[in-house]
Amino acid sequence: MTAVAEPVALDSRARLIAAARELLWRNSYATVSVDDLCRRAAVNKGSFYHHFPSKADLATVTFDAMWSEFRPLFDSIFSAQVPPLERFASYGAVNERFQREKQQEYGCVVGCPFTNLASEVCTQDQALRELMVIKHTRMCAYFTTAIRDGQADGSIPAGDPLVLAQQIQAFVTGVATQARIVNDLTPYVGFASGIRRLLGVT
Amino acid sequence: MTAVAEPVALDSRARLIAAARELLWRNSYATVSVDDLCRRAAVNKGSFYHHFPSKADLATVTFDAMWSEFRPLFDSIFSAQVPPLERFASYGAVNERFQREKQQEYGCVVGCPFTNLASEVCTQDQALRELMVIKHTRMCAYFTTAIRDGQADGSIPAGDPLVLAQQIQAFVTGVATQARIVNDLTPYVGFASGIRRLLGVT
DNA sequence: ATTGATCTTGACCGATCGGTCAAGCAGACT
DNA sequence: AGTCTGCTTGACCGATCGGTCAAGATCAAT
Repeated sequence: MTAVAEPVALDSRARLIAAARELLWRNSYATVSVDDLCRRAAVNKGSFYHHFPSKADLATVTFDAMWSEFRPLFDSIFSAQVPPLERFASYGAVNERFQREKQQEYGCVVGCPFTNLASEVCTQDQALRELMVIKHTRMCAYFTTAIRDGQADGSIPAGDPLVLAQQIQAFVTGVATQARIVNDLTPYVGFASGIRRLLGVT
Repeated sequence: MTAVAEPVALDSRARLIAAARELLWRNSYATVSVDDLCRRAAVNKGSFYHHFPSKADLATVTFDAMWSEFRPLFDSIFSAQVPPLERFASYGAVNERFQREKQQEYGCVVGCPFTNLASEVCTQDQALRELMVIKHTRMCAYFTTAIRDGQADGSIPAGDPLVLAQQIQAFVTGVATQARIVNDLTPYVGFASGIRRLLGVT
């Protein structure tokens, strides 16, 4: 036996991340206190600051973990094996499903966790903000590639792929934000069709 | 002389609203404290709570005032005298100009003040949230009417006007949020064309 | 058995939060 | 002259904020 790894330590650290995920999705960054996180994770404050140098750092780690978790799914959705338009279709479907699941789980529409955090902290915490910009850029990369592929096979009309990707990104996060604000999924009724319209298909 | 009105009182109240406008645009609701507002407005805390029962109430009044200020402009932009597509074009231009002005004024991209506040407080302050939902609904009304007019005169293709309005609303606020996050106006390069694409024109 | 690294515990810190309050002040009305 | 109202002043409140810290627990390696 070589790698048993500290089970308790990993547990409390992991519990803090799980708590952060849940509390940061339901509420805003500012309204979730370190005490709240500790309470939810059943961890003492000292342990919190043993694992994370600051509240902002827990947020960073949490959203990095989220991204790592989502990435394989996005990689498969935007696989070159899939026809470009289908990629957008299933991406839209995944978005809707995600919102519906979280609504059932938490009792409220969570919107886009990245966008929510980003728009709140972008004027105060530079590090967190840059992290969010990176997520945004990476998401756009999926779109850009798919658009180029679609333009190559003729399924997507001409147009600057980068601009188009940003338009879609803005629309996707915009719908998520609207849904969160009204705490209702009705903004998603025009979701798939909106993406198609932006792409210029049908 | 009958109506001289209390000049000092109105002044300090108005100064608080002006301070709220500026500070809430640059920062988030949670990070702007009552002390900050009082400092900026050069008003004592006791005076603050003489004029407003709570911090949330100042926010409410401030955003109501903002809306009242914008409304005549929106009324003229979306006037029935203007061809529907031109309404959207000038609405887009006004949006861009607004962001550019505020960027020069404050040194940062402010995004959509209503959306920013709404997405932050929607899970905690019910009253503020409902206020924001109303603004959102009212903005959609401009779009819906313009779309109906455009469909009637043939300048806008068929499609559920309400859904289309929501799509545009999501896109507009999405672009504003992206711009705020990256603190840069580049997301606006595809702004006008995105709206046209959603409308299904050209 | 002892050490040393890792992790937990819970009390504690100064700062700041939103909000209160009693006292004072200025001007209008009688 | 006196009173009443609207507004200001600044000290003050308890609660909570993010963060610290010294002491103890746990356990693998020696």
